[in-house]
Amino acid sequence: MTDKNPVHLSDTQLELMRILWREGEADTQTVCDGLKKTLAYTTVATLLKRLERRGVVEARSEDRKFIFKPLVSEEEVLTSMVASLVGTLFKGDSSALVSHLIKEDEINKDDLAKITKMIKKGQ
Amino acid sequence: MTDKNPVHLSDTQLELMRILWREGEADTQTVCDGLKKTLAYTTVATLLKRLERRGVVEARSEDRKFIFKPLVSEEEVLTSMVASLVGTLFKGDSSALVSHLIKEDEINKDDLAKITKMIKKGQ
DNA sequence: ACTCCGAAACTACACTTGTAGATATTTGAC
DNA sequence: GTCAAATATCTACAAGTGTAGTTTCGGAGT
Repeated sequence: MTDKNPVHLSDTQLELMRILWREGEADTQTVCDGLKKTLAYTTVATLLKRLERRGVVEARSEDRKFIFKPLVSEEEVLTSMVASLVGTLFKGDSSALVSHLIKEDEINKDDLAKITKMIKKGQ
Repeated sequence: MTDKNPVHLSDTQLELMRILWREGEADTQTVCDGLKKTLAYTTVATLLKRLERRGVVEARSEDRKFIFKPLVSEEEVLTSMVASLVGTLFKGDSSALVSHLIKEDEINKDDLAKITKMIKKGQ
């Protein structure tokens, strides 16, 4: 129960966070370098600052630069974002989402088998 | 291949669309009345107009009022939004999403059973 | 001490969304 | 024909996001 409020992150924000999650913590330049898509240094700095304002990351000044560290885990974000999607698109019924995926042929047979196995194990 | 581009809709926009999908088509007042959450008439009018500008709905003037009709199906939106989430959060691996749901205990046993059945039928 | 560089801070702008007031227009009721 | 109710149009504003330029500051090198 460390963090109850839902965390929605945009694509770009997720990309930044993935770097922080991977590295544990990082300064602006490192995040900048880690991006697939090139963004101006100042852009990245702005984005990180905004994430800090939102309480998603924490910043400390060290060695004349800012080090950013995630305050939410990837799991938390995944869970919260998936839950929100399930809530708005499937009235909170997760199995409806799975059903959708199967119907839409979004999952191949191998994965279906994997899922069946997973379900058996989970029970 | 009627509509290839992904359609992301916000919660509010989805609520409007659900009414249009349900009714087939509707004027502003009808949409307004159908909302769970009360919004000013002008707010709804603005939202509908914006959806029209985006090409998500079509508007025709009739009987001195606007009738709005969806240009995308609910299925299309579901598919597109789920695909986008799977893309950004699970690197496109739908089964990873299902795995997440199971791990996070988001699905109860009954639903798991339903899913297993669904998978068997699908194959 | 002065300069240059990297990093931070500040400012800016366009676009989307949620939200709605104010105004104009139309049309039926009287 | 006038008035009120319904409807559309116009305008507005605050947040959030993507994007980055400009300015400043402080430490390393000469």
